[in-house]
Amino acid sequence: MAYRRTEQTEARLAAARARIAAAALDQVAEGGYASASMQAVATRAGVAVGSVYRHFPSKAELVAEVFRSAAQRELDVVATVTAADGRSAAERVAAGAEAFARRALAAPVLAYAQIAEPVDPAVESERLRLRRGYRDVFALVLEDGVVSGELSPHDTATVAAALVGALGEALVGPLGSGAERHSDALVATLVSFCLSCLPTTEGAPAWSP
Amino acid sequence: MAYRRTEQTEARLAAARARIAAAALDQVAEGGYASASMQAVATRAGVAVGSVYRHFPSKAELVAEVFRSAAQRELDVVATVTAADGRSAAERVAAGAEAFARRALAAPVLAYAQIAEPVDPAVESERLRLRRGYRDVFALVLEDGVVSGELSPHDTATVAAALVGALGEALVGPLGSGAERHSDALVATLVSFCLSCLPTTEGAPAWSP
DNA sequence: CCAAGCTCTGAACCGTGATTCACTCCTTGC
DNA sequence: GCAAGGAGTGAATCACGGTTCAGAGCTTGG
Repeated sequence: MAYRRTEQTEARLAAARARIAAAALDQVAEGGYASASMQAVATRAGVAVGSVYRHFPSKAELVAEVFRSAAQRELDVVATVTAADGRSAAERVAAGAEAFARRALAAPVLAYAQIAEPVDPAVESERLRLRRGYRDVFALVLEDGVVSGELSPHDTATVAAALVGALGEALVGPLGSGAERHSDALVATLVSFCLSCLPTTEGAPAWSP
Repeated sequence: MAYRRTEQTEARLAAARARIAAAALDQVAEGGYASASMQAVATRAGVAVGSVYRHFPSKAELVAEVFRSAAQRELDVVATVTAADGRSAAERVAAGAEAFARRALAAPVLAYAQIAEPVDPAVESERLRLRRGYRDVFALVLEDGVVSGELSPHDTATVAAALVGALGEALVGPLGSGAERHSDALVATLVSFCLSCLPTTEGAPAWSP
């Protein structure tokens, strides 16, 4: 044998792969999935089209990975801010909704691409996973609320899905047209909307920004 | 001149056009937009591909019309059941939510195609119109509620959009997998969810199926 | 029945963008 | 330095489905 990858080569390859993935993410964040042709991604990464195929077996795999990593980052944030730590379920839901909305409004093109842009089936199935992920995060909070007696028993999965849908839909319009002007008011409306949806065992929950 | 369309020919042409549109709708209801190639639609309508182009200038126009007609039918139903007629805003919202959910669950493939399937931009823009339509229908009810004093003043457009998103999202899961088994319970959950979202000026609204 | 002009047909065409592959250039171990 | 193979290249190829169009077959008014 006269050739075997050294650690250095391995590192260079990994770096190239990462650069390609990063280029694809940048491309999506700038012009959505529609703009992310293999040619565009390759050029942006500074490699030839063929080289992209050295790291990803197909475009579907590449964009699925891009979607997944961007999605995971966001989901982690929401999961973190809603973590159980002694706060009420209402406070945790409010924190999650606010984080979700603020971050989406801060990166509107990417957020639109992730939430609503037409994509191929491989990415669409990742999107379903993502939505289930958000639903599960909120459902967990609702469950905790039911257990503690703060919330009355209910179909937490469906209510959580509805919360996710409400946030997504209410943001799609503003994200489409670059209207981040009134984002504070929008965020406040969404947070109080989510809170009002909660089946609290007593009067309306209190929350102030 | 030796040829001019008679009324009969006119009728035959109109019938052919309608048959093609119906075939396209059937195809979408059966296998979604992805399955609706010009070839498939033409075959189903019993004509040649070229003949489809005698009635529709492009596929985009054809599918846009299909989407629009199916969407309008549904929107009309919801608009009708939420019409102002002396009932409370809560009752009207409940009726709208119930109609929306029940009808979606009754035709799951079509509903999924209309609400969530990846589609080309021409149809996507129709979808945005549709969503705005639903939002407006619900917003109108909310406005009435505010005016009558039943609801406290709020951002009715955003809340209405959130309601629409909540209904859509909570249905996408069930629509994907053919789980219309527990549809009654699901509908009930959604209706009470929507009601709990309303910023009523006094205690929780009453509603029973 | 005929000429004029329409409608219908479906195989061929075309544009787009993913994918391949013969080739060149590099890395490795001796 | 050099042989053995890996990595990088990008123009050519391929797949796909929408769109076209030349010819066959109808309809119409006279």
